[in-house]
Amino acid sequence: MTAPSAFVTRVLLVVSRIPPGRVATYGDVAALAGRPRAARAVGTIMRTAGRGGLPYHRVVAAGGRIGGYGGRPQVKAALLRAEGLVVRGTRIGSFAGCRWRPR
DNA sequence: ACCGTGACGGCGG
DNA sequence: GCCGCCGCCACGG
Repeated sequence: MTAPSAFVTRVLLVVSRIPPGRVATYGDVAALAGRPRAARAVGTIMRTAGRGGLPYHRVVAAGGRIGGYGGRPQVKAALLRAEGLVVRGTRIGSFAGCRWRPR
């Protein structure tokens, strides 16, 4: 069992803290994990780490766009709608309103 | 240790 | 408002 890097651990921790009905961008997660420019790396981590019972569907791309999710943005959109979010096509409605901002 | 890959971000056309 | 290019960073072979 290779121990996950500190960065990976932080990323997973941040994702686990995103409340239902709220979302955070890959860039947000990267910044909260201590690497403001590692948004792409966050995507890599989620892809490799796979699922761990974490709300990965609450992590969206910049501007509230729905991306990633193993090439299944529809499934992701459905999960977000189930939490009360408004999703139009590949985008989240009132993105600014549901964006998670930890203090 | 090097190189290619990718669930990204920002800017320009 | 959508499409494409380049830059960024960690992962895996």
